[in-house]
Order: sequence, then C-alpha cells, then structure tokens
Amino acid sequence: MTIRLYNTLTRRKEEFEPREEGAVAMYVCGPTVYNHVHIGNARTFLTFDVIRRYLEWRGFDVTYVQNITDIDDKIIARAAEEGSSAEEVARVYTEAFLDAMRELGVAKPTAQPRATETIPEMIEMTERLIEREHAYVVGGDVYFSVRSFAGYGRLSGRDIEEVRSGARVDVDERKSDPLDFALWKAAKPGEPHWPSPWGEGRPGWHLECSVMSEKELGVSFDIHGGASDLIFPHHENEIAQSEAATGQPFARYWLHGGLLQVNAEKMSKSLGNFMLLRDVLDRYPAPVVRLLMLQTHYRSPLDFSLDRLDEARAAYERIETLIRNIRWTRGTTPTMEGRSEEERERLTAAISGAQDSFVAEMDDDFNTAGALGALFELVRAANTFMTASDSALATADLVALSDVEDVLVESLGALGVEIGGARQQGYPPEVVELARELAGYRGDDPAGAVDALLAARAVARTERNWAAADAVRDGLARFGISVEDTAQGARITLAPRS
RNA sequence: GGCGACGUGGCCAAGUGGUAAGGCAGGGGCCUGCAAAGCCCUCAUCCCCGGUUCGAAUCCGGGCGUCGCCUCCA
Repeated sequence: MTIRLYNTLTRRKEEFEPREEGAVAMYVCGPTVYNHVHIGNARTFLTFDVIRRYLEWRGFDVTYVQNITDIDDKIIARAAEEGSSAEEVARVYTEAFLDAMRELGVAKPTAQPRATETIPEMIEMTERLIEREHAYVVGGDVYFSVRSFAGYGRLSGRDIEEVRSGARVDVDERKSDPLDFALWKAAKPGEPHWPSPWGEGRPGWHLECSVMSEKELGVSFDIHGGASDLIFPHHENEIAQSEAATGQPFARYWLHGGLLQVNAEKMSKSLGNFMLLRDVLDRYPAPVVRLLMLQTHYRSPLDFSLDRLDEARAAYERIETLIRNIRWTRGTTPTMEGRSEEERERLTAAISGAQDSFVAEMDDDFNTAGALGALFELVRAANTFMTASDSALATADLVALSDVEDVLVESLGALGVEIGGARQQGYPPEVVELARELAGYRGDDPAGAVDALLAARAVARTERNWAAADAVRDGLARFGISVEDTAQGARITLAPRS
C-alpha cells in the first residue's frame, strides 16, 4: 500500500514516491525566535513531527531538517524593546523553543541549522543569483527579480499582475519592481551585520530556507512543510530563489498545515489572541495536547480552547483506563474456561481490523482523526470483551488483551502520543496510619498497609458491614488511591501525580 | 477587489457517488451493597436552491455564511 498526500503545488492528493527509495528528505520551516512559541506555532511543529514519525514507523529513513531563524527584523525590534541585544533575544528564545519542543514530545530534527551559522552559504547563493541575472544590487541591498523567474506564483495560484495590483505594500523606490524582495539587506546603524561583497549587512528571511535545504538535503528533495500562511510569499519566494539558482525543481511535495484559531479567528501574535505553548503544557500533559490536535485533520483549521483540552483529556483517559485495566487483569489468576471462543475471535478480528484501518487512514494524507477513530473502536471491543461475563479470564484471553495493549501503545506511539507509561511513585506513607486505625496494621510499610486495608475491607464486605468497607475506600481516596470492585477482586489505582 | 479553503448531531470531527466512523456532553437501562470502570439503547439525512445520476453529504451551477492569504506571521 502506498502513501498518498495532498500536494499544495498540484492541489491534489498524490501517491508519494520519494526520490530515493526507502528514504525521505523533508524540510519544515522553523520559528523566528523573538518570543515564546504559542500553541498555534506548536500545532504546525506537531503536525510535521507526526508526519515524520509516521513515515519512520512505515519504514522510511527520514532526514528531517528544520531551521531556526535567529536574525530578523522582529528579533531586532524585540531587542530594542527589551533594551537587550539581538543575539541575546535569539539565544533566550531559541533555548525556550527547544525546551518547549522537548516537553511536547517533538522528536529532534536530524539537523537544525541556524540562520546566523549559514551566512556564508547565503552569500554564496546570492552571488549565484546575481551571476544568473536573477538578482541585482542597489546600494548595499540585493533584490531578487521576480519577473526574471517564469514560474513565480505557481504554488500559491497567483498571477503576477494581480499580486501587483492588489499589493498594499509600501513601494520601495530602490526596487526596480515592487514585486521584488530582498535577499540581502544593508545594515542600519546599531543592527547586527556580517561582511559581504555588497558591504556589511544581513540576509533576508526567505533566503535561509533555500540555502539550508540545499545544503542539508540537496536539490529536489521530497517534502517541504509549513503552515498555510507561509504559502505566500515565503514559500513562493523560496521556490523562485532555489530554482533560479539551481535550474532544478526545488521540492517535490508541498505540505501545508491548517491554522489554529481562537473563536474562529487565526491565533497570532499580532492579534494578541495567543496562548503560549509553555502555559498550556503547565496545565495539560503533552499527550493530551497532542491528542487534541490529532483529532482534527492537519490541513483543517482547528479552533482551540481549554474546554476542548478537557474533552481531549477525557478521551485520553478512556484509553489509559483500558490499558490500566488490562495490566491489572494480567495479575489475576486465569481460569480454564474464560471467554468463549467466539468472543475471543471477535476481539482478534477487532485487533487486526483496527491495525488495518489505522494504517489505511494514515496512509491517506495522514488522516489522524480517522486513525484515532479506529483505535477507539478497538477500545470498545476490548472493554466489551472484558465485561462479557463475570468469570475470570483464561490465559488465552489475557494474551489477546495484551495484543490490544500492544497495538494501542504502538499505534499511538507512531503518532508520538505516549500512553500507559509507568506510574509507580509508591503509596504515600500516610496510609500506614490509616491501616493502623482501620485494619489493626502493625508494620510500617505502605504497601503492606494497603494490603491490610484491602483485606480488612474484603472481610467487612462479606460481613455486609458497609460502613467499615466504605471507611477504607474513602480513607484511601483521600490519598488519591481509588478502589474499584470487580468480579476478580478489588482493583486499586493510584491517581496520577501528587 | 483577486486567489484559496471550509459549512456534517448539543459541542468537536472522520467520511468526498451507494445509503452517516470516532471523541466529548445529555437522557434511559444493565452491572454494583453503594460507587467506580464498563456495556447496551437513545440523540443527524449532512447551510439553502437548482441540476447530473438508478442513486449525492459526496459531482456541477447559483446563493448565503465563515475563515485564510494577498503586509511580518506556524
């Protein structure tokens, strides 16, 4: 089965055929580090992290490159505001970005070049463009001549004449055409600058992606990603620069993620309606944030809110509870009879059905929402299986349930959603006191105390002494330990965290 | 004004020609000493109008509405 993906360049879903069999070269536009990334920025990085992980899971050898723009107008402006230097601003927010990505569970790119470390290559490409008469020097600036590149506008579906008439840009008199954009900017006083054949200056924003992708991935690499607001002009300009400089096609598949919205409006720093990723992660674990994002197709807009995060948390817990229950069941004593052959077969069919659907959905332009749906269907099948009768499970039943667990953990893992992680921080020491009080416990071991409490509760229940039984359950609940009665005995669960 | 995307149950969201996945929430029931977890039932004909077709949420035309890009933007 092949993977199909939607290519912005052709506006169609296409079969994915990497230039080199079994390997994928992809480039994703990274952040400009002038502020903390917000949850909208995070969505894009998450989207491409999932695509990357899935491709790897499908057996591709993925080279994943993401730049960090650490020199730019906005960084300079921010430095002026903070009374700091551009270098310092870039350093602080680069660190913050890397931390946030780590916390979100975004896998490290194969290469993560920074603009300020790629200056010589950018100068080199600019020289190539001047040489090929696609760029010209005015004063200390160098501009790309848009009209010199025939394919301009193909990605964004724009006509050069219309771009021009609709332009709201201030026309820079030094450009020979308003459409042209800067490859190299002469430094103004007090700005960071690097030496170049055209004097001291700094690179234009669009240039770095062309240069870095060529350096790390070569020409005509496989996938170029970014959010949809980068299609024009950023990606259009990248194509123009690279193809004009090399004479070769730039990237083969262009993938663009939908924007995150708040109250049906784009989340952006300029609108001020943003929420920082770090603040969201303070309140919700990374897998929950990821699950929320993955419940919507990556190309669609996604309206973000705390309520929706709560919903995602409930959905996450549904899967987590199942996994916990399966693991607990494995510790029970198997019987000979267990579930019927028919029930077991039904579960086995549900497992392979879920696996097949998961792959089919993901292969179809990374339909994570559909893929998650398939996993939730498996969750239901497993729950049904476990509660089909009161009798204990047979060894074969436990094996089938372990398969369910494996499929869920592995499939979610392919999407970078961690689940079922160890959660053993031990019982709080206070349970010893509770056990002394309610169960006549004499030791000082918390685990032993819990055992004593459960034993006391079991006795109380057979004696129909509900007050005593509930005292144990309520007492443990105060320490975040829940007690659930099942046909196979009491199942205790330690609440997450403290 | 130009280009593009979208409009599916209370909320969110898959599905893009064969009769509506999944999640969350609500109602009813089962299980339970009570609970928890879970299961079952229940809750849509897919913005509107017209057309193509044996058949359309799915294709075409028109309308209404929302969003994005056209300026830095993930």
